[in-house]
Amino acid sequence: MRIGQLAEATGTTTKTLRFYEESGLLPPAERLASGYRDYTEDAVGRIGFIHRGQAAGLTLAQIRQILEIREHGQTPCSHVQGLLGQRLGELDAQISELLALRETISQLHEKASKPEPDSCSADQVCRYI
Amino acid sequence: MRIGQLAEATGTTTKTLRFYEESGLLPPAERLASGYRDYTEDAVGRIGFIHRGQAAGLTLAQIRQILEIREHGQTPCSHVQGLLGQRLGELDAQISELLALRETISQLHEKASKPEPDSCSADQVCRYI
DNA sequence: CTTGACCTTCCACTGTACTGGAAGGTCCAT
DNA sequence: ATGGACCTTCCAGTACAGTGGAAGGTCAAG
Repeated sequence: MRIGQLAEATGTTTKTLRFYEESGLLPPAERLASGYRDYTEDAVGRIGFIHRGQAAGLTLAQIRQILEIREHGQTPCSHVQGLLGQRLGELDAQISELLALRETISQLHEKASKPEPDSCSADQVCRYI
Repeated sequence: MRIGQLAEATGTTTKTLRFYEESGLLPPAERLASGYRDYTEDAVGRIGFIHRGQAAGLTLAQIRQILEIREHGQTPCSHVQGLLGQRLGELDAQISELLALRETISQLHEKASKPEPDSCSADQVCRYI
């Protein structure tokens, strides 16, 4: 399977696949006599794993860690559990930050909806912010 | 007021202030005979505005837009209202994405908390992802 | 008169996940 | 033999908001 076919099969681009290889997320592919990369079916699963990891909010660096543990013959279960727990904590923090920000902006937005341009004094940039 | 004092007064760094000037967020400061930047009190307010804008989730580019409108002698009220409304929409989208992601990860995390390593087959990277 | 804190400019780099484009090689059909 | 689709490498750039460091100038205190 050539790189273009793999890209199509996995819904990505050849650029991205080469980037993944260079980043250590995909093992270097076998080469045909022409120099073209020649992928096996495994690659499809591997890229699926990368995509699922991304959908779970893991960074490529974290996904690479899991892959490396697996390559060293270990089962990365507890590591994955740790990563997911960590991610959960980050998400909770991020969500409450965004909710607070939403509250702030919502108030600013409401204030700005009843404009009183007269009260825009020259010494401030904007009455609302 | 020299740049270091302004940095301290506004809780930022000299690097950042020079970066703001270069980015058009701060008007080029007057210079002393020595070549040192010499700031007036205005600068403190201006940087406060930048910080409040950032706290409201605006990008430096958006803050610069507001500043430019103000510099052209117009009151940026309606523009600011637009920006805030837009930001509100983005925030809502971002929050619901994160909530969905949180749900996904939470389920994965729970699955991973009852490990059954026997079922980790060799042909997949990780049973949980 | 020297030390140290502070200032100047300029260039390059950080992290994240790609993306764009140039120059050239390969393969298959017409 | 030629056109087009596909592949190769390498270099550089995107957005964002700064950060790091080198080489050198300025100023007040001791």
